[in-house]
Amino acid sequence: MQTNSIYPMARKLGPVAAPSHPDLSEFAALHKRKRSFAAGRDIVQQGQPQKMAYILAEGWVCTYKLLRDGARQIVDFQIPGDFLGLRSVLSGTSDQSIEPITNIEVSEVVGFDLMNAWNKSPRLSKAILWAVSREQAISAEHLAGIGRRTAIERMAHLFLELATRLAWVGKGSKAGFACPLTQYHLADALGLTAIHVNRVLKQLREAGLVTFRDGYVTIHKYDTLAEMSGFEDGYLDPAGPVLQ
Amino acid sequence: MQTNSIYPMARKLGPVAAPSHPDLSEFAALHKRKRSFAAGRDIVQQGQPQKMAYILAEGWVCTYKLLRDGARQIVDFQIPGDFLGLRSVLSGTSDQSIEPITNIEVSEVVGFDLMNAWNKSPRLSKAILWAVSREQAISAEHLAGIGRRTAIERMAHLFLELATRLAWVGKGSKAGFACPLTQYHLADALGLTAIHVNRVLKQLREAGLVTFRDGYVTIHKYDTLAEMSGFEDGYLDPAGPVLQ
DNA sequence: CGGGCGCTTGATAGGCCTCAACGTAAGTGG
DNA sequence: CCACTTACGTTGAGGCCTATCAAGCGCCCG
Repeated sequence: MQTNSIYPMARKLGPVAAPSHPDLSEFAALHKRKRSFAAGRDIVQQGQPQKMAYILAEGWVCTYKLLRDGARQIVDFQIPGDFLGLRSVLSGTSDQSIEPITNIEVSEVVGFDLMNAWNKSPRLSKAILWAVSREQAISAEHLAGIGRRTAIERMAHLFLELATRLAWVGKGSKAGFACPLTQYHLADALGLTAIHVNRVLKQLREAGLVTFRDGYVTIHKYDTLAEMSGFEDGYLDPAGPVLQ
Repeated sequence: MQTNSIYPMARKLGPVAAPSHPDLSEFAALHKRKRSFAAGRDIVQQGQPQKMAYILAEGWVCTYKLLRDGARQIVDFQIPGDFLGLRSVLSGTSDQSIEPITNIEVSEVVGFDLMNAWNKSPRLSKAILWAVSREQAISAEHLAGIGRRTAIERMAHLFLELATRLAWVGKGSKAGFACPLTQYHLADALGLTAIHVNRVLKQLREAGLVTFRDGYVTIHKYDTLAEMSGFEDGYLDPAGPVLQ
């Protein structure tokens, strides 16, 4: 069971520590309690104190910031194997909200345990730093996309990023993936309106590049999309931390 | 001298460890060699292997990503006391370039030493994680700005962010600060063209809110700017890591 | 003195937003 | 079982914000 729940995580941390490594088992000991959350109900809210982190076992999540005028910016989506709320445990409070997009299952990581383990295992702490660094790399890439790419390029780029990340945890491939996002999610992630998202999706569909329909993304021409959006997967996998 | 060079850093890490604390002195031992770099010449380039990090002692720097079509997105500016290239040491390679905006002085942190110290001092490693987390929080805020704020709001927000960060290291106040950026830098940071930056600056100036002229930003109406741009400094200072 | 860099301004165009309406599917309550 | 509601998707018309193209100014520096 336990092993099962940490599978996607272990898979991603593979380069960092083999599953048999004592640090990873120590890591497994960190998150004992499993919990479920319902789609649409925030599990963390911007500005509130936060003492828990989670590892996502099943389902999709997004972390977002809310501006004062009600506008929303999704910073990133999380898929199985990703951490949730890691930074908020460290700082004690969160500057972002976390919303389950689907019903989700997570394992709970108590802040206190995490800090405890931190002192004992440099290897574990490096793995966590690596995870935070990766988040940073991803949001920098999103920044570049929203700042400098057109709507259609952003959309293509996002689909390719998701395809790549999902493929790494065995939930999709370069040919497509199940995708529970609404056009509103896409809009808030890409800095567009849902209406324009709809038009962009139509363009991509009619150009025979990608189809997003009925909760499934079908990638017809991966290479063309990668070319037009400038997608390179380097930022997603910084080859793991330097060990020793 | 040494103390001098780490002053802004120590000031920021104040909540984490008092300057007299053994971990901070250990930290000081990390960066012995001082170096200078000339304005405009990249010290790290996207995609290249990287074994050094730096602590900025004097001058301004920006980290940016270059898209394939030549467009540039500045992810963040660094001011004295900030780390440079921290993430690239951990992953061994950098997905961003680092350009000194002015002539700068830095202290060098050798990657090997950093990893060594990491194993010995959990307190130090938490401080580093805190620094990376802070970078993440900042780029998330920039993301929200570029995605959901208008040009004029973004500009105001950036000025207030810089004023706040500079004030913390004794290089400015809410009333203004010396600012070596060109309008091209602002454009690349805010996802605009330099031409439009010019017009936005004109608006802000004629509205009597901020003036950016001759390398100096003068903030005339701090509160109005904060109000219109939705600036809140929370994301800049996550209260330091949770200790113990 | 020529040339590059940074700044400024005008005219025009276009990408994306806003407003408005309608369709479909699923859920709810009577 | 049907009216009603809500969520999500789709399409059209018009307009604003920002980009693009173009030109000119001042300054520093070789």
